[in-house]
Amino acid sequence: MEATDRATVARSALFQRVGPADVDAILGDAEPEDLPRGHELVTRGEVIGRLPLILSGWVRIYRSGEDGGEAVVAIVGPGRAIGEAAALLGRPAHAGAATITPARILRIDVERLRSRIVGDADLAFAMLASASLHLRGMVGALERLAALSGPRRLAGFLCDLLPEDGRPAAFDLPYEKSLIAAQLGMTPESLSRAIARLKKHGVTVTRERVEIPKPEVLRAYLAGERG
Amino acid sequence: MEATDRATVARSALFQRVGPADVDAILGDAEPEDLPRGHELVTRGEVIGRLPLILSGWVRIYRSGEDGGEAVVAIVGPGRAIGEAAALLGRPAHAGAATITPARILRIDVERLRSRIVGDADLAFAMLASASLHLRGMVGALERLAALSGPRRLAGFLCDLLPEDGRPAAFDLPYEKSLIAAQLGMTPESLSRAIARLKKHGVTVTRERVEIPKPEVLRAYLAGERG
DNA sequence: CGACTACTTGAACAAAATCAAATGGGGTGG
DNA sequence: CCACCCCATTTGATTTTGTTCAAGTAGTCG
Repeated sequence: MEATDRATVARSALFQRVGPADVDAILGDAEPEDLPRGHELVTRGEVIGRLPLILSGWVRIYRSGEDGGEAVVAIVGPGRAIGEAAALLGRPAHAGAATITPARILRIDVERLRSRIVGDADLAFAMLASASLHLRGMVGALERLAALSGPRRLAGFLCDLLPEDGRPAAFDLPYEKSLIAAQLGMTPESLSRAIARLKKHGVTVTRERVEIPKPEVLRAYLAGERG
Repeated sequence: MEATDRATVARSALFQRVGPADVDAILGDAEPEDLPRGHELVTRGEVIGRLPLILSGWVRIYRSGEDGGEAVVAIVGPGRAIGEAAALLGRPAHAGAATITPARILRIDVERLRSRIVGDADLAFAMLASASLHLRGMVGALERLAALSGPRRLAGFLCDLLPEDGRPAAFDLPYEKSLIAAQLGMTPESLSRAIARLKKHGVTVTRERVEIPKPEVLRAYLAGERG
């Protein structure tokens, strides 16, 4: 495993408060895999034996109804584990997961992790912290979906990508617009129109490039200012 | 504490796999409180010192934006704890919580719970199980909100209340329609119309009474059948 | 009985989905 | 290297869905 991978693991939600020796013991000789876009990591209903931890790339967590329709529950990136709570409890996964970009994934042996948690309370809290992070993300997504209009949901999404300092920002969208649309609970057409409407609030999107010269204007709009 | 309360605690997400002696040690001499409707249990941003466990009644978990708008993230009932992950980690609560019916609440000393988790792996797993249950509920809610129309969201809500066996069911709505509407991300008016539309799929709602003589018809509609 | 609250209904309006077509890269094969 | 095709995205027109505003109904509680 490379040094950059180790650094990502050390900063991950799961292991950020776990000592390096313990981390090594849990990972064993696991080697990261480089997976292409579209690779299925978790199948809904499966009992997870090797817990995926994202080292790089993005992963879509989804639920598909029997009618073929599919809802994107979350999209998660580097440092996040997928299905940790279900995996540890030996329960079937609530949702499926698949890569949406080329991704580097480390698979953690769940049995080894579980046996280590017995006797290591810090590790148990680390798992809880990871689950709590998921919970936080979902609470935010639910709030947006239930209470905000399309353009505001997009504003919220962009604000999450913004650095904390209020300075002008320019960055690339992390993945395709059609996936962003699915995540925000709208069609690609509606996303396109939402983007157009945010131009009045100081957001420029050309291709995958986003420019936000005045983040405070966008935040004001998100917070309820008319528009 | 009464026997029925003890039974509820024993079946709760938090304690269902924890031995009675351990439960007693954690609870100490905590006594349930009977609270009126509308009582605030958790304030967003607060660090939870005494973890609420619902013995009876219903609790709304919500996020309020600074513009006054409010999103109902979840509504939870007996046997569920509120904010367990954040409480244990000593983090501020992601969301607020308030009773929406008269409710009987047991408050668990978080410090005592935390110190017991150190050295009791089963308890640590129990906490994870509780968080996992929250996660599952939110995944379901997100799926519905993102991918389903108003009437179908209502169908999903009703199916959750249905017993597993496919037999005809009749029951009362657990709380007010305006709150169901908020939970389903729609206005009370839209809920009213959604109810009307479900009549074609074998659902009768009179006042708070729900009658579903053919649950399979409702499930078929939820699963994608035209209508 | 009367006032309050929750719910329902109706009409006008707004938002988003759908259907359809145009645009515009990026990559492939000649 | 260039023409062409494929796919994601955008744009436009139309329909559906849901919200808003405004009454009206019904049950409840004093």
